[in-house]
Amino acid sequence: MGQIVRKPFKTYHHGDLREALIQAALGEVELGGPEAISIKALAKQLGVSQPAPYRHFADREALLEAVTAEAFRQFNVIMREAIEQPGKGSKLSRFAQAALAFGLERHGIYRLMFASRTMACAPKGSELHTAAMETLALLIESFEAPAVGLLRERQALKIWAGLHGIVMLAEQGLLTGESAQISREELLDEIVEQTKAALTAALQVTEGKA
Amino acid sequence: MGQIVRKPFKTYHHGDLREALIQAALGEVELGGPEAISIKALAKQLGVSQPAPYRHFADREALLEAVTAEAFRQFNVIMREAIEQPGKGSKLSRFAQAALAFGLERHGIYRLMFASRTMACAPKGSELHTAAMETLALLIESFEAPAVGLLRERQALKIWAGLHGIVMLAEQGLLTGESAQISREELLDEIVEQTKAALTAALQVTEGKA
DNA sequence: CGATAATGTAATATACTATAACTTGGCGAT
DNA sequence: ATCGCCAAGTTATAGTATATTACATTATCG
Repeated sequence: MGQIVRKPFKTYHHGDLREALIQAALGEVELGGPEAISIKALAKQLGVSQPAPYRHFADREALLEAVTAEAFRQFNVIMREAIEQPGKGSKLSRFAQAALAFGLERHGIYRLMFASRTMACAPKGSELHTAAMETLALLIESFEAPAVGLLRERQALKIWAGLHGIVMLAEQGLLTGESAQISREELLDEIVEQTKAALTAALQVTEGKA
Repeated sequence: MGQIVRKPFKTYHHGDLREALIQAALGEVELGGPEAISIKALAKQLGVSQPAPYRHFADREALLEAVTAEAFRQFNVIMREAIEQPGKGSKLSRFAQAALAFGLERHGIYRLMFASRTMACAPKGSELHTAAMETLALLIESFEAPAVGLLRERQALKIWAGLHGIVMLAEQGLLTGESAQISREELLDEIVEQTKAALTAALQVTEGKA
């Protein structure tokens, strides 16, 4: 990605301030989370006046929305790669581990996507909510099991929750038991495995009835 | 609890501004989460000047810490009650459901305790971190299973994560699959049950080896 | 080539955190 | 009793952020 930061020598117009703002903001969010982005600071960083960003975004929140959308685009690409490129473990496990790694390594971005006011306010049909649902769809897709819609979705939500819980708690320093020997990756894989088991068990019950 | 808000007729000294601030802040957090509390607004609400709170708290963060501590005190009492008062389901299930209910109904407070910068910054031996670990200890305690320390703790962390994930995702509007028919309570109970099953399974393996 | 819209700037209003210097009044020691 | 101290208030002010308004500049298109 060509990183637009500032035109080589000062012109009145920036060139593509909108995109530059999003990229710079992504950087800030990665370091300090959603609350770290400041319109003023970004403007300074890009060499424009403080009010300039308001030409492109109604307010701070609007910028965050655009950044979140971009983040989801990147994230969903990474998740799809994790599923499609063969590697160790099942598709489901690979998805989960990739998401966990992302959530820990790029936690600021992760929080913007899955634990921010921006997302909480996104209404159900919105671009952002849809992007998140795409991620969930990828998770469900990565279940290599007969497509018993509702039942499979139920299991997917369990993994979705477990995964999210691990990322968030870990970053809060709250995932350490007395003996902090348990790795987050192992914990997640156990959740994945036991949930897969729950699905096959439930399927056998269904088969028995049929 | 006697709610100190303002002395009946204006005296120079408030009476117990420190406690009043904590209580008022708790109210604000319950409504709008950690980021909703404003020293200025609280001072106005309590009828004192803006800088008055700084006599009792070094800064906004210090107030948040005190509020978080109070929140944990209340939360841990509720969780203990959930375990000890007999009701439907196992102790573990009752704990989980009570925590889920708290997390959804009093989400602002919940976030302060389990998803705030305040907690993330709390070092390992601190009062706050210890309070959180007490909660986890309660969860572990509510496991009615042979005390195979590490193994039980491992399962507790899975439930801890699943629970947290459900609360956080639900509040973000991200726990709705295509068919949003799955209740959060049911989902959590499934996690609890399947994890209990995983524990007994693991125990049998251990027995087999012994 | 000139009108106009897009995009930038300067100046300013508002809100919040935080500090400094001053004031008040409750309380213990004489 | 009252004097003086100090904890807990006050006013005034600095600093930083969002956001709006009015104005300036440039790009573009008829």
